Amino acid sequence: MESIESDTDLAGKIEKRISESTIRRLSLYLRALSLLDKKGVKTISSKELASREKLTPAQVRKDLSFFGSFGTRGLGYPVSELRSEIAGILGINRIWKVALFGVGNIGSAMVSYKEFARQGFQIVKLFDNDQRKIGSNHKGIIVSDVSNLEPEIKEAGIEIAIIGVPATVAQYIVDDIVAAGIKAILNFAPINLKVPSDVYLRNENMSMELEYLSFAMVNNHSEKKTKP
Amino acid sequence: MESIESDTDLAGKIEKRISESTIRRLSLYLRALSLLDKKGVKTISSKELASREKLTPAQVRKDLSFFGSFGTRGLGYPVSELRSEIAGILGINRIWKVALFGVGNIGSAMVSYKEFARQGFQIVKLFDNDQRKIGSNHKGIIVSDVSNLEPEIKEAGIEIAIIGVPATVAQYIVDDIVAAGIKAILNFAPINLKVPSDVYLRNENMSMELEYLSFAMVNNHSEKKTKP
DNA sequence: ATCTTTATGTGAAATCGTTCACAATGAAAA
DNA sequence: TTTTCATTGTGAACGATTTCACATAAAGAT
Repeated sequence: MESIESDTDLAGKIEKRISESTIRRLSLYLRALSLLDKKGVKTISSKELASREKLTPAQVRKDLSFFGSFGTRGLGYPVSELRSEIAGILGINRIWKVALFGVGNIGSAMVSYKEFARQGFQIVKLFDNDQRKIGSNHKGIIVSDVSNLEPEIKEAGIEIAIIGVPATVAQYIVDDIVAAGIKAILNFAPINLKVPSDVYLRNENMSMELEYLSFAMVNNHSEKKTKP
Repeated sequence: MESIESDTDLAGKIEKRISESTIRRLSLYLRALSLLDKKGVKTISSKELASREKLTPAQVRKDLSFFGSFGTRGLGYPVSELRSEIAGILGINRIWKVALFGVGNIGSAMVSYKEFARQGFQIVKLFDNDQRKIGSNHKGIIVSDVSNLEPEIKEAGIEIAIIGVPATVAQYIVDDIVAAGIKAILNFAPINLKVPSDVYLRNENMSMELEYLSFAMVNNHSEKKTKP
């Protein structure tokens, strides 16, 4: 059934609230579909896709229905087409230029992490404040001085910053990054950063997942589903 | 959000369902309280704690109330005491011995990541299948051959495994790890691992957070809260 | 000793997310 | 062509989570 009000609503009035969970599941669908596409699979049902991600078929259909009707009744969804639809929804059918701040342990891992590039996130600038690191070459990128970030970020067309500096200096760096016009930040520092309301901030807290495992173990609790 | 069942109940009778979100927020509270404790702050109200984590005071109180009454009316919560209560709930008032599989980019970053050790997660074993890496020293740990993992894991008393190997081999390694008796796995490989139902598995998907940022930017999606 | 203020703990209400259930639809078979 | 079958898309029901609102309790002031 076609919905009366289009999701890409012309007037921009009726804004549907898409839950964070739905967006996270879109990432999962995308990964599964990319794999299927590479294998040459042409169509997939919500049931089959759901079972691969340990979700329910209804959940898959509902998630997709927020954005349009991509399937064919009786047949399922066209793998390749759905893959690119989801990429479009997530905004990764393009290249995003990313700058990484802090060429330490985490920073170095990020530069080499192939999965980012595969999703269209290109790390094109590295910044540090350590004179020994500035000027050195990491995977073909010369480390710049963080005290001169604004012109370099603007020139390179950076739109996303990854924070890999220690918690003690993260807020100062972020203030500079925000001042330079960056609107999206992925933070690895174990601290709550303050940013203006028009800047998107996500925190990656790796201890949290270990703590969750620890909790599950000491409480002898059986999970029903494993979430990403 | 999914939940796991909790029997953290004195009588062991009433089984409360603690949501995943609540557990994740406990991690946040713990981090905030550790910082406050170090600063010498003695008490904190739910209002103040909530504002630091961009949550509501009611949420903080409700979360804590699932596990007991830790506060004093009119005054707030005792920082140091609440910190150790939460550490106890999460099961991190002890040392967990961790083995890391795959001494590549991510693996190397994990070994040096101080936050893990600070939370009681001690990486004491490294495994790889690359002959050039086996025998080498990373932060004081000699890399072992993954093909001989069982005796080494048992001898070292490992309870948690971190998977930092490529997606293509992750399932094979995990099968061996499970066979060796490990019951908790933190997976960094971008693949859906299959484990028996008595093994706890968490996935860390770093691309997902970038994709969320990308989605937010292309959709002008205004978040109300920034989730960890 | 009493009053005032502050802040917890918690049922109840409101909100949000998931699953159900089925009409609608197209593909494939007869 | 008509029937059968599989599977989508989606309101409605359900369940879970968050927020509200207030009785309760302790601290500090007078």
